[in-house]
Amino acid sequence: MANMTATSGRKSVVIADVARVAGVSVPTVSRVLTGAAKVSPEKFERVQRAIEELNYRPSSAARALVHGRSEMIAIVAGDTSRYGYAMTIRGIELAARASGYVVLIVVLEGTEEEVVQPAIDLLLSQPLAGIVALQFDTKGVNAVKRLPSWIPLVAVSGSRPHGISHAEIDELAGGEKLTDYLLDLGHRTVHHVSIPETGDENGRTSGWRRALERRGIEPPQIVRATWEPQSGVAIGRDLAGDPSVTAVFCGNDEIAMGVMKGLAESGKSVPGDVSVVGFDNHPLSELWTPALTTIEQDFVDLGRRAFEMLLARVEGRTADDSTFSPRIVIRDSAGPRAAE
Amino acid sequence: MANMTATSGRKSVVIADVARVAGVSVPTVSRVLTGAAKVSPEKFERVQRAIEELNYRPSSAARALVHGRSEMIAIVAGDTSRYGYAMTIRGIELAARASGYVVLIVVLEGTEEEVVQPAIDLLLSQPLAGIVALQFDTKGVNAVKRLPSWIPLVAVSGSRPHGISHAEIDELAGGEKLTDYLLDLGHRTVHHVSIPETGDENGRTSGWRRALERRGIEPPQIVRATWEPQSGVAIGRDLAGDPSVTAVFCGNDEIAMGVMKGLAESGKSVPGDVSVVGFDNHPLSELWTPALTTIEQDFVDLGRRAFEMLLARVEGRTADDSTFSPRIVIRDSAGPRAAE
DNA sequence: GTGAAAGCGCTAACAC
DNA sequence: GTGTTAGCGCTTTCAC
Repeated sequence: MANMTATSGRKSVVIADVARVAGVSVPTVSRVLTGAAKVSPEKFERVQRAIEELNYRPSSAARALVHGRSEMIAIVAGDTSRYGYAMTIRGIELAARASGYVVLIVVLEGTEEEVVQPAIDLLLSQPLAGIVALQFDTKGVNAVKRLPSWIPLVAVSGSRPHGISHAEIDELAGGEKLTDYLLDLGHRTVHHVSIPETGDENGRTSGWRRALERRGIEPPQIVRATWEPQSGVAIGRDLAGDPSVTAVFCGNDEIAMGVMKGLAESGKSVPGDVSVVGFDNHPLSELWTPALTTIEQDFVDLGRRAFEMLLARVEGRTADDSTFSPRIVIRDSAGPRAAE
Repeated sequence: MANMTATSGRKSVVIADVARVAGVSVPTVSRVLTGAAKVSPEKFERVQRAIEELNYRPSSAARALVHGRSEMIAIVAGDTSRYGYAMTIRGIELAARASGYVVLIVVLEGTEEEVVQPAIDLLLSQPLAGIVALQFDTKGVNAVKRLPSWIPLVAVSGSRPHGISHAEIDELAGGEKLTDYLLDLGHRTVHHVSIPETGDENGRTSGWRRALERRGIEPPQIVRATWEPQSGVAIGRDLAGDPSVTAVFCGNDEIAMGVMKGLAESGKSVPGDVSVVGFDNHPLSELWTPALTTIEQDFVDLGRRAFEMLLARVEGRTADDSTFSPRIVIRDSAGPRAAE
């Protein structure tokens, strides 16, 4: 009632309105907002009431202008529709909001200069505190290369170049576990259908290779799939024609489903004739027939950790790289090697 | 070289730096930036070169402060990991960036006041041009209710209350098409496993009901699933016990996969004993065995349209609600009614 | 066309 | 403790 314009919700209630209603100066309002300095209990109280009454919210743009940056981070990703990405984004957003940060999202549609540069320019015109880059694919890896070095950056997964902070799941351990599991089941070797490369060899593939080499088994030729589950189908058909193939470790669950489909189309039974395992514990992997044996990854937690690392860097604390172990989920798609 | 500090990438290159290097006043630089007024060709040229040389990017925070809002929109969603959500978000982001907008994302973890209100407060402290709310679920629907009316808002899918702009796919037509298809195959009725309710009956369910009623068939009791594909399994088992069930229309593909699993576990063959159809054309629906008959939705396009509508409202143009027709994708999970 | 001056909403520095 | 002053980086009058 002191200020009908403001109370009636017409946008722009500013700090001066609050000051007027509370009968104090603008900086005093600011002081209760930021807690930067002491304010007498009574004025504190009056300010709080005025804020409440006017439904005042400080302008983050004005704050950003003063501070040079704002409580805002950005996520740069090459895709958002795949399970792992989406869950990681969710983890980042949750953790960010809990710390009072908002999150911008940028999805890159390619790696070409003409698409990446404008996206980065737009991003850098924002008062960002930092960036989390999802390096699950080439687009993400590429984007990181174009980011200026002054901005706090944390990369998730992917390759680890020149001193960038990193959060990741121990994919190597996961790949190794899965391969060991298959070998222990009696398979003489394990074939590998890999996710697309991002530059370096991915951890899953390295784990597979290591498990094989530890037992003195020469790793068979890697078959490379695309991110499309479909690509696994043709690969499955090919694999069905090779009698030495009795166990296949796929780079992710979706590819595994494609491979199983291809195998089935070629008359092979899973796990009867050939065992197949995936990676990620996709929500549908449990429903597949046969239910998929795979590696469970906690993507939400991964995202959360990535944000915490970024926050640490923003605040000038040091942040250790964060790696954590995945868990094997044994279901029905892998079994003992068939008798000949 | 005119300004080593700036060219060496030390953050903050401001408009005054550009003005100095170009030998013009600050407003002149602003004029070439915004195109708000004419600038002589030579100065224009000098300014452009200075911008290039210094790698200058205008501060969106400062602009936001002047304009009262910025080229920033927010997406409010209840989930981001499901296929439809993720694709819609992608469509929104792509369209937004093409128009020079950045996008904030907020994922709501519930509908409780204590989680929604802080999220909305944080959001509204940003200089937003508008909001796109994903109303696929209760969380999204609920969030819309708490948004102030002065902010431009477009809702995607879901129920349509009091004059909010809406973009959606014609789910009713989709549900009807699918049900007709099943009925034409000879089934005497079609059972329906619905996605969780959001308040109003969803379009898919309404389409199913309409197709049945048009033929004078009393719609059987609706079975309600959760968003978890798992929930379909138990439902599938139940359905297997009811001999009147020969055709099932599921609210989405993931639930359909669960239902098929439950049916299979109970010894029913699909589509031999019972036909099952889904909705969404999830990427894995094609790989499923049997491949799923479903409705294809163009979520990316949906997101794009939602953004265009929002932009129209922001710019004061009128925006018609946008509804468009889905396409049926016939595969192998539905067939003629089995002979008795 | 172009520059000088004012001001967006806020916080920080400085008196009192 | 508290108010006054200045200033963040930009755009927008308003003279010239």
